Amino acid sequence: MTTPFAAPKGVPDYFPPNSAAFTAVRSALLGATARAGYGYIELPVFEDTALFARGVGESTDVVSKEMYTFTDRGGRSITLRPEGTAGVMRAVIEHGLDRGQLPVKLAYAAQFFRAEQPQAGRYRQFHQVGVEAIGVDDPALDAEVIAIADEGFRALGLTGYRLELTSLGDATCRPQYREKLQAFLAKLPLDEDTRRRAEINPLRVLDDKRPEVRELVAEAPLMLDNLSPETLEHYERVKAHLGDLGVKYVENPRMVRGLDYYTKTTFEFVHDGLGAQSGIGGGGRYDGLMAQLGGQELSGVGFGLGVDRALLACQVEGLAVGDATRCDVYGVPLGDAARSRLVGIGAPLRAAGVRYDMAYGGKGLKGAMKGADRSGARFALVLGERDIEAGVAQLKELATGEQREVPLADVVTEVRRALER
RNA sequence: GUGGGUGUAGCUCAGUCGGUAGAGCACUGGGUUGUGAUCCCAGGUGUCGCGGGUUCAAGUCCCGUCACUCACCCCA
Repeated sequence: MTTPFAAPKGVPDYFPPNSAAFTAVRSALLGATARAGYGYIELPVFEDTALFARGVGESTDVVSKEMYTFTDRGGRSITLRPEGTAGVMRAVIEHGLDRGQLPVKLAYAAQFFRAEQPQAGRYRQFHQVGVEAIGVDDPALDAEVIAIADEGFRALGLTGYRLELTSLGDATCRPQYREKLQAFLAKLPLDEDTRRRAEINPLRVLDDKRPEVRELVAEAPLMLDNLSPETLEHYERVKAHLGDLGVKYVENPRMVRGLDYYTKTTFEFVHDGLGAQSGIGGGGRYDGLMAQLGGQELSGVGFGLGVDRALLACQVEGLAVGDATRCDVYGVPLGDAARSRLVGIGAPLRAAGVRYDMAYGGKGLKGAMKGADRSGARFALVLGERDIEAGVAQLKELATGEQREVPLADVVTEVRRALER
């Protein structure tokens, strides 16, 4: 039971057969981005610590206490990426990707790291599929981004989630609202912790889970009621475009974001079957981020979708995702001559696109047939001395038990024909 | 950082009043010398997380410790 090594705390291992579902979820989410014209970007797992401090926000919990940060041999402070957007912005600025036609549309599937206390659906290494659309402040683009995420989840067959939507205002109306909210909160009989939170990020107080606090803030002013005319117009158009796209949503004016860079449109996909960690994806607009990181004054909008949590959601909903079978045809040799023939046949079969595996290790016939069964293969290809002399092989369909002889010379063609039926 | 729960076979878990190791699945072999899954038979399944204590005797009770897990804080 006790093994010499165990995985570091809070990191998931995905292995067969369930890893097939993991990769299927990731592919489904990434596939939705590719169908909307997003190009794939692969970035380093670690970056200069200052990039995240500046991009994500010094005052956020992510930066202040939840990053994996270390000093490399050159004395530089390095951090394992806690989220995707800052790194993408860095690459866009560094390589001048924003000098061509806008928007720049980029997608990624990557792993991220946060040194949080793990719990159900919250890992220290987690996987996200994300997009960033940079350089055009068009409400239609916000709507497209949201619709892509929704398509990804729907492609998996998920139904038990909802889309929550709000607007966080912009650089002009948010500071005004923030003051207004803080003035309101200052008059309430709040405990010390909550008062401190009200100073750092007053929006969080609105999302407090405690009933007594909820009651106190029930009448608090909301950002949605204090948007500037321009921001309100932007938000209304996003909602209209979501209608055009047939995406359903509910407004949640008390939504909380942990990252400082969000502006205007903000959204979250919430699944109710996952326990306390109910968010399966989220994102929004971040109009000041590029400039903050030393780039042009360009707007941006994007999302991050949790692959781990989407997988959990699929399991909760009982969805069969991905194909866990390892091969289509499984070779069962009887004797060394047959073994050589079946080894050799692997090359042309695989070249023809057939997934082929066989019994290795000198197993008996019974063991080899069992291997065929466990592999999930549709056919077993049985070959013995008698068959070789006759110039044939036995092709057995495992589900039905039906077996027929095929000419050894035409095995590839015969197998492909059989698989097409 | 704080609180609860759980640690027994590879996996999922039983284990009564403290009395000397259990089930299912999986795995291996056989029933079938050239046929899997189904069925029958046989078989390893083991530091009962680790350390200490109480006791004639501890998986069981007590203390400590570690790990996992759920939740709080916070959050994709």
